Amino acid sequence: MRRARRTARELAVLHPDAHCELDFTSPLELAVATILSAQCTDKRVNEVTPALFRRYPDAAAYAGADREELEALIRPTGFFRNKASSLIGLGAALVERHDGEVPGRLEDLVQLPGIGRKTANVVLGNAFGVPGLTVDTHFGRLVRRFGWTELDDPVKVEAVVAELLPKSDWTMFSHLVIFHGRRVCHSRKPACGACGVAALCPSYGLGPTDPEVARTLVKGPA
DNA sequence: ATCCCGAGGG
DNA sequence: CCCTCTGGAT
Repeated sequence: MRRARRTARELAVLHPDAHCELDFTSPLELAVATILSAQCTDKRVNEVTPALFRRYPDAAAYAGADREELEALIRPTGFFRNKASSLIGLGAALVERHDGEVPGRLEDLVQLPGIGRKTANVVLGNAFGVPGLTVDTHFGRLVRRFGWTELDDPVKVEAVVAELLPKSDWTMFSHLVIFHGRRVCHSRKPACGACGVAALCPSYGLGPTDPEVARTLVKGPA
């Protein structure tokens, strides 16, 4: 399907500034931020991580963290009990199995507490430069609207897209669809009238197609 | 399939 | 009120 590669190329033109929007300075910080980003906006994650990273500078710090103190620091991101357990378990597992460092292989990453396939691929792509598709809620929604698949299972969706796009595009494409999903192709009311890849999308017309209406949806009322 | 869970938009 | 936000573990 050539349409897939064309769509990826057009998205790159539309969103030249697309990138990982989580703030981090190390693989560990990225892993922690990504765990916190589950069912939460990256903006909110970035509001809690400065204090978090200061308080817990390495894996051992998370392993020995006081649960209540940790929960208080991450509470605004939601699911704070589960996430606190994941972070404490992550720190302990890193100290035990990986000398306190975050491993750079998918097989090792997905064995760590709180790190599933999506989070593992985020860490690989943005901290280790290893190509990976990060199939989250945005990724799945857009790829289905693009008509590339009707499957819902993230692992299957990943396999489909892996066949359609060259590996060298995987990490950037993930950023692009997530960015496009946030700015234009909203879950609820997609701004089809303001969408630069509408001509390549079989779902065009799903949302408002009037450019004026779409503009207010994207940028907010003037 | 279900639970975890805070915050903001409509 | 309902839905959604860069999911993962049971």
